[in-house]
Amino acid sequence: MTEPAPSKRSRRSSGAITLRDVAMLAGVAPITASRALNTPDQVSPEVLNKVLDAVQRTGYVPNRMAGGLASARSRLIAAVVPSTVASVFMETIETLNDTLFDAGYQLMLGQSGYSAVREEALLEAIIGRRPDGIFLTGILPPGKGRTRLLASGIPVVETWDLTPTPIDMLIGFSHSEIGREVARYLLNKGHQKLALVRAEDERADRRASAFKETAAQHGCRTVIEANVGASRTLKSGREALSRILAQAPDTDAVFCSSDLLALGVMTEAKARGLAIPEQLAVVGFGDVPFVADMSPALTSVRINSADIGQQAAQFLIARAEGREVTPRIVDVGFSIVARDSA
Amino acid sequence: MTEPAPSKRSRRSSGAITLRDVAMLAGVAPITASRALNTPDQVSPEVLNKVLDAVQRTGYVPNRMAGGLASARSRLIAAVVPSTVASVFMETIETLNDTLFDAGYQLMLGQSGYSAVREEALLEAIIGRRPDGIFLTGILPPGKGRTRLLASGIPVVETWDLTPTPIDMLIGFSHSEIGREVARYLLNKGHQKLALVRAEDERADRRASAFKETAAQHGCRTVIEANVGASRTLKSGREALSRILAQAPDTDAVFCSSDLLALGVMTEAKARGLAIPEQLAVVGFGDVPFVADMSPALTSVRINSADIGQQAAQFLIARAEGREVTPRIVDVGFSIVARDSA
DNA sequence: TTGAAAGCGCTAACAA
DNA sequence: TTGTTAGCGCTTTCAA
Repeated sequence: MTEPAPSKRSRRSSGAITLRDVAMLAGVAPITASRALNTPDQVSPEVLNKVLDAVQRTGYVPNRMAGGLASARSRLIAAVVPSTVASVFMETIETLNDTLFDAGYQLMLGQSGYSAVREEALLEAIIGRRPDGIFLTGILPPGKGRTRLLASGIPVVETWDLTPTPIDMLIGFSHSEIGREVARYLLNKGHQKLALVRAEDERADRRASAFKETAAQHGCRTVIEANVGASRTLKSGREALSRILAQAPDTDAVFCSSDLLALGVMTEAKARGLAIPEQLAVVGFGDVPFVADMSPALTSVRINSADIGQQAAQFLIARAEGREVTPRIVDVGFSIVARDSA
Repeated sequence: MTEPAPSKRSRRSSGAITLRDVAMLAGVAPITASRALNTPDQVSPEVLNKVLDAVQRTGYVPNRMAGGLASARSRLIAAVVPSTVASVFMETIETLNDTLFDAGYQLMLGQSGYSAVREEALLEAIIGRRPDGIFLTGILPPGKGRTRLLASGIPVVETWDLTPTPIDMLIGFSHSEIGREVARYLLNKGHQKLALVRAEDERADRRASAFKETAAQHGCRTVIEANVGASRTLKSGREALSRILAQAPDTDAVFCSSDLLALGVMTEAKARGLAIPEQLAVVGFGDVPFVADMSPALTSVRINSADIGQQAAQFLIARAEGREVTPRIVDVGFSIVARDSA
């Protein structure tokens, strides 16, 4: 038994089934097989059948790298998140990914790790893949990364924040507004001694500033602030409350920059025998699914994360297909979901 | 002012800077510029400088699709997870992604959504990208997806489970062993009436079976089981405990298939005034970071998620670079972290 | 409706 | 050390 003739395939070929193989089997030209798969109504039913049959028999899977190179459309979308673990952003990513997948796009995920240097390297790596669009968590400050992104001409959607000068498209909400609203909410409930538990990031910063400002305007001058740095854990929340109470034992309300921190604050309060909300009111941020069913149920700032993901996907797909998007800035808002804890 | 001559670029070009432009600017052949960037020590220092300078001045970012097509190495790794939201797998993905990125690989993320149909479509889409490796959460049962993966010849690492017949590589642990160990642990503590709160998935199934079997062997014949289906929420945990107590009010220990479900069980128990662990012992699964700092602190089954991610990355990178991996099956084990709740 | 030719931007192979 | 040539597998363009 001799090997079947290598059908004059060059030595560089990877050996996998190609469109050429399918076309030969179907007895048509490669371009016709391509049309049968991509634009089936440009092809006669007879040819379509033959090609589809050949695909079946060979187990052919089109090489999207080659397709992307030839058509200058990669059908790849890149997403950048600070972190993936227990992150409030993952619901957005989940919806983004689902919507994209149903439209024939794949998602590339990059972690910026809350570090500017890493983010820059990441953006370079992303641009190298020539994605049809880029999803960014947060807004990108001026700098090398922003310049490169602008120069690349790739559609970009920034999210989870608002700015009058986005790179391209923007889907977010106002963190200052949240700070103000939560302060008003607590003040209206009669709380006097407000405190903040927050992580170190720019958006939490703006919520905190607006919160303190509004509190001051209403006669609450000293808002104790516990900054947990990058440690967004339950434990940090517990420790933060301890520090706050050491400084100001009469604190009667805390606004936390994440639900997990709020959970920590509540845990510590309960351990100290403080009644929630009678002695201490707690407000979280993110409204992750489980906080509604805790006991007491956590009052939190609700962001429609899934909505952000879906809209971002639709914007990116539209642009990838050459359609325009208007308006390019969308404020999805937020709401304070009042529950037992405040 | 006339436009600068279009430098005889064909009408199909996307207009972006290419290696050709860089090479011309540096006064060398494209392949030399390629070498300067990819294998700098194959090139004279003088040429290296000229090329690097040209890259700087043009802002050139190599097109990895073209590179991947030409070299048959995409430097892309695909990962499949059931879901990204608050999932215990995300720590693995985070480490996987970090390790890959540092080695020059990008991660593509796909969600199988705990559905076989979707998973198959996903695998097809993944294979179309010709990734250098594929990371799978769980093990892939025999079927079309498995066959296609095998046929593709792409290195695959299955994770979070054990089987004597992996597709290729495997990094996991024994779920049966966990079920047995947790049952023994609770029995040893003197608990008599055991119960299970579990989601509907195959791995939870095996933990549950082994748990019940071991309990039976020790004289505990009726293990009440509450199945929450696909609803892995705190609320489901609460409801599950309610159902269990309705059936068997004297239940004194519960093993949950996730920490979030355990949190629900604890919440419901506290709401009912049951003392933990005196009246009800609770064991979780996953040992996500925050359960250690709850009050009472949750006893849970610890999996070294980060370790799985890093090892998987190293396996995949090794194979992408043509190195072999031995052994191909790694049992990373688990441990029961005893805390207050049991 | 179908096909031939010519790339997309890069790198492997071979040669100098 | 550098360059020439010929693809990688697909799609655009143009022609029939």
